[in-house]
Amino acid sequence: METGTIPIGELSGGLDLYRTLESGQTYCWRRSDDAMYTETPPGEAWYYTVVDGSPIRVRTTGRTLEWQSPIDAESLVRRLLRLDDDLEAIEAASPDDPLLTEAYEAHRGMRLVEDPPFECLVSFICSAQMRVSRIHSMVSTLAREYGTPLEWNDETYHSFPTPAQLASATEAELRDLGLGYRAPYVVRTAEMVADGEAHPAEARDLEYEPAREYLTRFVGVGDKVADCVLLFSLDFDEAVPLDTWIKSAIEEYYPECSQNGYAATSRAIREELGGQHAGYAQTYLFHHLRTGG
DNA sequence: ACCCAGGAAGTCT
DNA sequence: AGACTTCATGGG
Repeated sequence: METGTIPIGELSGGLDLYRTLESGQTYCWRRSDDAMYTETPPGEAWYYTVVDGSPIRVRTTGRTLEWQSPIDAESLVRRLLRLDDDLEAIEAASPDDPLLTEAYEAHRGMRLVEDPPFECLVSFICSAQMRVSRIHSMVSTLAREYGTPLEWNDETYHSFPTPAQLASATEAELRDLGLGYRAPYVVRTAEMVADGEAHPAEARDLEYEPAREYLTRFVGVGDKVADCVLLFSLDFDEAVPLDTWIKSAIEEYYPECSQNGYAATSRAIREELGGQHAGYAQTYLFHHLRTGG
């Protein structure tokens, strides 16, 4: 087993693993004490995920981030948790806005993540009209039912299913697993990727708005889910997903950004929240508003 | 404690 | 504009 430690003090802006992984931006990580979204901090518990067939687990002890994996996963951990993002610079460059400042101060150390594209895509297809805790349980169920089980450290970890594995599921099966009307969306999107018709990672090579447009070809993916994939998987930091929370924030705090149609409102709020890093601001606002800030 | 209405990181037709 | 699954949650 490979292990490593990363001093949190060396990271600009620090790292709050709990807020990073339980803020509703990623559904790719699970907690060894099975207590995600219970408002209980992880303590000594590990967060784990499986990437490209390798389990990885991380936790913070004191001011240190620990990781363990069968492989040397340090660079992977740095990428998944975006440890090299300069949080202090990002916050400093963000607009001097009372609500945003409050959100940044309330959730120090929260970082954006970089999820694997297909897993992120399916996660956010599942997210339509769902609470974050249920999205997490749905994604965990898909991994358990259709992913590949891996034995490591006397524990069983499940990879998230490949497109082909998920395409083998039927709509009826996924409905039985509680996905509701999202079931056919997930099956059809998995088939599209498995068949080579399209792949979410291909959007990485496009400009922002064409990339968003590209992703909406997947079934169950509109502008909002497309923005989530761009922001949480493909490093488009300017993407601002217009979900229910942000829409209500626009009405209350940024009424001048309320335009006719998604694209126009998107451009306005992106400008309002600082342009290139607007997605970071969005994630802080979302988490802050959703947790009653 | 039991019941029920409203709502949940929206998309499709 | 209306339909769509399911269910944890809060108010009565």
